[in-house]
Amino acid sequence: MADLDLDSSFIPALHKPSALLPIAKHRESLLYLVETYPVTIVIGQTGSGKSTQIPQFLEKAGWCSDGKIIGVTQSLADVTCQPRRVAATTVALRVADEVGCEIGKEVGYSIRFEDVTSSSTKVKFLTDALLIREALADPLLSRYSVIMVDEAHERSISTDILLGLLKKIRKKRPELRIIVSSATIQAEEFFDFFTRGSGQETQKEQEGRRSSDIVTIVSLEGRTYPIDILYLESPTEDYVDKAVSTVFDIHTQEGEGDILVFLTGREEIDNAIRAVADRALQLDGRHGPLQPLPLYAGLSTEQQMYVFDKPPEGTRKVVFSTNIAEASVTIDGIVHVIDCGFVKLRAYNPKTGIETLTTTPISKASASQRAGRAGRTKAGKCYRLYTEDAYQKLPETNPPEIQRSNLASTVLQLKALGIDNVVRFDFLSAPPAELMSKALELLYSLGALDEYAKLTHPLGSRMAELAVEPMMAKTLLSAPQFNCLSEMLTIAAMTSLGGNVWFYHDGERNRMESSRRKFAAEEGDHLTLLNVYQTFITKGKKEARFCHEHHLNYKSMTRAMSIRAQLKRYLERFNIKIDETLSSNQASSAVDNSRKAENIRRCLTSGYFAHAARMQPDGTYRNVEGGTVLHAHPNSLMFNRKADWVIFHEVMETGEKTYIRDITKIEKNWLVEYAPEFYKLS
DNA sequence: GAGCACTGC
Repeated sequence: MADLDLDSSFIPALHKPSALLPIAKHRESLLYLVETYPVTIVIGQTGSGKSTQIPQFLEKAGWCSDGKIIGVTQSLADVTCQPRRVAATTVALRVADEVGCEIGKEVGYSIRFEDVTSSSTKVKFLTDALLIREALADPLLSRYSVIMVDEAHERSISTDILLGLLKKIRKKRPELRIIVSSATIQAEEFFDFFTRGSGQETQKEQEGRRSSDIVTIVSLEGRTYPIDILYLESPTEDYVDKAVSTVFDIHTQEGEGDILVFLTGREEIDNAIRAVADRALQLDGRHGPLQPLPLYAGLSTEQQMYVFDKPPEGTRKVVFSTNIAEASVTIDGIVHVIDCGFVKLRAYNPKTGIETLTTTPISKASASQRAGRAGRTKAGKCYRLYTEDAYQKLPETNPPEIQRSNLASTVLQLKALGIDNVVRFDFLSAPPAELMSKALELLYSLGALDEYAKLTHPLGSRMAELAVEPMMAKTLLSAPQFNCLSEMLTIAAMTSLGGNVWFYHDGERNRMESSRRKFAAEEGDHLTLLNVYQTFITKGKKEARFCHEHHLNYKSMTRAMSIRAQLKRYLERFNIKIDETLSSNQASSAVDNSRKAENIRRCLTSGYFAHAARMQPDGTYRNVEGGTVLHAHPNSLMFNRKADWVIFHEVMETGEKTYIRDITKIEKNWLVEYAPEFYKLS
């Protein structure tokens, strides 16, 4: 049995008055450290109360007295049973409650579609992406006296960028206080980052030191519930099968307590649930029933909520989950965790421009986090479906997102923040040079950067402000020339849902497909998505019932409305006129419709020329370079239709094949017409 | 004829 490190300790923070939280006794020393050191790294357990208590300590100690405010960027999912956007709001609500104020007054929050703050707000909870956006208008974030970056060890791109910005801001605003909350393993990395000079030359000198003039580390320990870690004696060939048999071993041999099983994706989860249901029929009467439940992001909200319900008396709940339950969603009552040891990780190949989604061994940090899910209320057990030897060979952490992603929007944002030399930006972990140059090339070809790699105006700066990826931003901004802005707003909103438009239960695939055919447009997926949205708004009256009848994801459709409205506000701010009367005119003639459709296809080509492909006689596609075999994704209308040239929204390699998604037919000569330089070079 | 882990503006 291996040690569990520190992540195994949990306390049920939600049910304790704040004075009893372990953090309360650290109050004085925390305030002293923040006063003394510009940067404080806080190592704290889930439930240590750091995200709710520290901002209150600071406020009471006078950090807002000169009209400045405290900002807390959040991924607060750990204290509630909600995905993090919702969680951010509930934690803000909880702090407001503790302070005794109305939400939006002294304590407020700001997330993408909701700004609940006012001129009296002193403590503001917000997402890190939103704080970066604030820096576009206020580069020194001068409103803030303290900024706390919570759960920084998750290392999202926006967290990494924010930390780089804060380090830069600190040079011009030495009075700014930065608090970084982190898991144990990564604390040293943050310490080194803030201690070293921008050129990294002092790193060696800092070895072994835990404190400098600038940075300090403080650890807030919580009470520990022990978790037994069990390994396999020999590796398994089929972890889904092994997970199912482990569920039955636990059920027949262990005391009460629900089970959480980590698998990698929907298919595995559906299979495992079927297998449990089958085998449960053979259970003898001595054991209570099992209730297997799925949990992954693609489920509707109601389906996700089942996992939080208490099972009937005597029934054992078994939740089969993706990585969503590792950090974003917390389920109470879990005593047993089964960890398959794998996760699907996204990576981006700058040479081919293709994203891959590959099943990869998890890191030790993930393994520890997963195990910790077993012991929130009492001692638990974690069954690792791999050997102890395999565990020892796992990497400490996975590479951060910024080193394995398409950086086009990140680079564009940095440029808009006034960081001209993006390659020399002080990254926590520098991305590979190929990722940077690929991003710069794309932004240049889109016209967002000029030949000196300077941000262009107004095109580049507007693209940076729009909350969609650069290719879609360019498409939107060229839409007025093609007289299709209203339609393109809808298409931008629908494509940014990322494939979650359609919804069906296990075994309902065919019915979903026939629903989808009712909205089909000859020209391809983008026009089909436009039909879906327009029908939802008009005939469907924006109702959930319409979505259920047509196998649409209601949550996604309402989200599309919000995104569309937000994009529209941005364009209005740019003084771009949007004519909404044409698009809702259902009585237009067939000729008008096909002309409109052609304009939309041309407009899409003006932004997505780099995502062009040609169909081969065998029905597969080749991209412009010709190298890669691309398949229309089975969810695409073009999956079994003929085409010549097409553009696509997204390309992704999963398993053996490379799929393109959201595909629309175009004409070859449009590519040369709208991207002459790009296609001259190719 | 076969399938997208998860956030976020």
